[in-house]
Amino acid sequence: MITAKSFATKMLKFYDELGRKDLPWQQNKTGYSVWVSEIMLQQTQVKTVIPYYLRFIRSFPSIKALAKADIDSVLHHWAGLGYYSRARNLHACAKRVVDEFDGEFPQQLDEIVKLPGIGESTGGAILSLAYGQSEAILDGNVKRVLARVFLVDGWYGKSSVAKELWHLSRTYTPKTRTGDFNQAMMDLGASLCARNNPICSECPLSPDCQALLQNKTKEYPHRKPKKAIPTKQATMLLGVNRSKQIQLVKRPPSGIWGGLWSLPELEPPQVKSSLASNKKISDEKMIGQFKHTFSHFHLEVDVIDPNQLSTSPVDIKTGIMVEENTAVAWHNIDQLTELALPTPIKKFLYRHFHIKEK
DNA sequence: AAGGCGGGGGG
DNA sequence: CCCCCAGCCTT
Repeated sequence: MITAKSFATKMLKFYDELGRKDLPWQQNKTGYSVWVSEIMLQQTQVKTVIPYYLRFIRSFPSIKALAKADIDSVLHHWAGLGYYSRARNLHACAKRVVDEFDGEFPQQLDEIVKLPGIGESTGGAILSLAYGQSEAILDGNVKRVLARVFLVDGWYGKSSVAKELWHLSRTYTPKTRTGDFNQAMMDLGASLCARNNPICSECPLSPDCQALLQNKTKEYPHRKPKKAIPTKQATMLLGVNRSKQIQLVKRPPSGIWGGLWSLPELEPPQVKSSLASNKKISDEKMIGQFKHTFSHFHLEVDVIDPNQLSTSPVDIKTGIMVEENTAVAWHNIDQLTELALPTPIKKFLYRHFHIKEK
């Protein structure tokens, strides 16, 4: 088995020669820049993140600026990235860091992980990449590299497997140049040690990689056990008033599209009662349809005209007959670009009203 | 310990 | 169509 010293030496050489050092968040690295990028990069790839990161930093250049910002504005900058609790946690975290730590992250792992949205891996990344501390990380790239080099069995979503990988990561992470080492592990996992068609011939760890030596790189890391995802139906309302305003609801903070603006949605019993007089949605009521797939279910949506329903579907003051805990408001069509809208809702509205994608 | 939570990219 | 991804939080 490769020694920790040899492992680190090879990875640091890889970093020096081939590591990425030109990404936007690697210029003038600060706790803030590392933190924002790390949160964006959770479950999201570099290429996707870059434009979001640049816009975000342009609008919120410092953690104090972010702390002072409106949550709606933060969510607007996040719209399209998904996992919107990340944006809420980011904003809440900024406030706490400014209020409790004068704008600088606590530089101790057991303290930094108490902040919202910062777990063990992100905390380790901030401390090692921005503050030069010796803390290990364990993101998807590091997991894949370690699972292959040490032939770790099992899907790493299982806690027992993750625990083993954490142990390996801590064991092989060097005390010095930890940030460079961590960056090298992420770079290696994202480039040569990709999930499909890894380029082992160029990998500094190829002489030590158990998966390669046993010709099993394709099998490792073990995949997540797959299961069928259900399809859900929804009926949404597109209400437009005489001032060309659209009725939207702000979704509750947690759950799908938390905190974003969406179309009012009829819940199944209400669909039944609202449409009781007509068993089927007629062509006049139907405005359009769209589909969207989440990680855990398919969603098929009928968009109908609330004015065509036999009973009044929505009381805009009380929100009765739309989901509870949602704010209802009318928005000008030409102001839609200023709102935090979920991608499929945005695409539908833009298409329907012939709004140009920016 | 397991499940919830998006959306994009690539095969 | 499929799978995967720079995880964290709640239950």
